[in-house]
Amino acid sequence: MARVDDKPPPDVDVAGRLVGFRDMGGTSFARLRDGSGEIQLFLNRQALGPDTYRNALAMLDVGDFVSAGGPLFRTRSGEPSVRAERLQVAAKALRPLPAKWHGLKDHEVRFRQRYLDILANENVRRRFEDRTAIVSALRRVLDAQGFLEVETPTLQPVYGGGAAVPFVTSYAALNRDYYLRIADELYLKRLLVAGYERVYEICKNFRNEGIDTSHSPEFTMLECYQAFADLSDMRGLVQELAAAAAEAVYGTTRVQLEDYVLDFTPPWRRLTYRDALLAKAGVDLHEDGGESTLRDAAKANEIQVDPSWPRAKLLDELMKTLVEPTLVQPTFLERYPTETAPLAKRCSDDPRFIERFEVFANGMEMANAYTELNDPLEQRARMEEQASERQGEDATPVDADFLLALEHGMPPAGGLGIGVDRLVMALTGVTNIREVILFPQLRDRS
RNA sequence: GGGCUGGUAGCUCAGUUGGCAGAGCAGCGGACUUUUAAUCCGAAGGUCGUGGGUUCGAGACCCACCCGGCCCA
Repeated sequence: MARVDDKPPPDVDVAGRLVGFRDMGGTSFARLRDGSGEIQLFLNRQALGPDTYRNALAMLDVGDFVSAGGPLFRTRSGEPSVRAERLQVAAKALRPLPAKWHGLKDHEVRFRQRYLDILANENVRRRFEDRTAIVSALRRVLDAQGFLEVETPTLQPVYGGGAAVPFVTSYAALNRDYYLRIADELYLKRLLVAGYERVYEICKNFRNEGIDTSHSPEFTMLECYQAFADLSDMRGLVQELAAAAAEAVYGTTRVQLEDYVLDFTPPWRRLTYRDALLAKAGVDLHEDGGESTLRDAAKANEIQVDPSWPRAKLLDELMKTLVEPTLVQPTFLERYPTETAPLAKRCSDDPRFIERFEVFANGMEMANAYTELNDPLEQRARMEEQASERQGEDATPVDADFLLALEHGMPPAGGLGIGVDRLVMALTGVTNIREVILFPQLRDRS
């Protein structure tokens, strides 16, 4: 009776990177890896011929890309193998792979030669695949809801949409300085004026400020704007986006990290700015949130403040130190003081506050949303006030062209920004932003 | 910006009270015709981050600097 095993073995061709080699004398074993997995090559003096066999051993190095062909079989120990009858080096490696056993641990080498990091460290490779899956999930949700993905200028004549020190560049054809965008907000809002009701962009923003474990001068931001939407629509949207991102990586909205669970299942906790500040700093913004009170509170909590700081900066510093680190599970912090964002609409019941929330998770700001200010006169006044008050490096200049657009009429709208790098950090459980950026910038080696 | 901490062979790391610069793996030479981190034998491999200083003698101690990591502001 004929059996499958009696058939001649299939002849196959394989190619991949040589990741392991064992020389047994007349027989050698080579491991080939490609994106789909690994296969063993069985190299035999008789099968290849003595000359070819000797040359192959002399030439092959771990790291080479190799193609080979021959019958598929199982070795004595059951390992599926290709008995090489044809063998070719497709690309030679002149330097060795980092290590077969210890891996690559040195942070400096990992960041400076990321390709080695990804090659040697399985968890790193997976993390960047997860990042891509997260960004795809964000796009999927927005596309499905009719948001139009657009591209706006990276090089801008006036920077705006945030408070940050810009990178300055020289625009030769226009014969003047330009700025790398710190945000794309003001351009996306121009598109609301244009009549697009739902727009978004995922792009790099650039802020010429410090580098630390949660800040990269070049970072990725998702911003989206929805006409006729309010803050509760944005709340729903950000929860949906984060939940989809979590599911794309883990298949669940409860993210099991090394030593705790981050639960992105909606609805998330909501906390007002006033309550948070009252609880942690003992300052009640409904009673007295003046500069001197804030300075006293900072002093009481051993927070160093600069005498020149305006109220917004004092508030920011208190929140950053006392409140934000305590927000581990996804939390909406809402009803911000008006001077914390010049582009947001005031609360109708109390002009001291704006319709804004930020999302915190893992103790980091992850998203920012507000009901967009669309009154051209108030916007002009707030921008001018901002520009004069913050006479520092991060003063926000007045964008006359943007104000002109607003004067043509911008629909009421909700806007949302998500720090993509930080979302990826939270979802993959790493605490250094460099771990989620493929090629982070490092200082020159002297 | 401040504190702590690290930089030694291609990789991962030891290096004691200041006394000849070390190991494993990789690489190189040799043995071995079904291995799985193969095994065995052999030889080699170093600007100890950089520059000063102390000392008879510095990888180690002191100073400055460079490049990271962690924490803080």
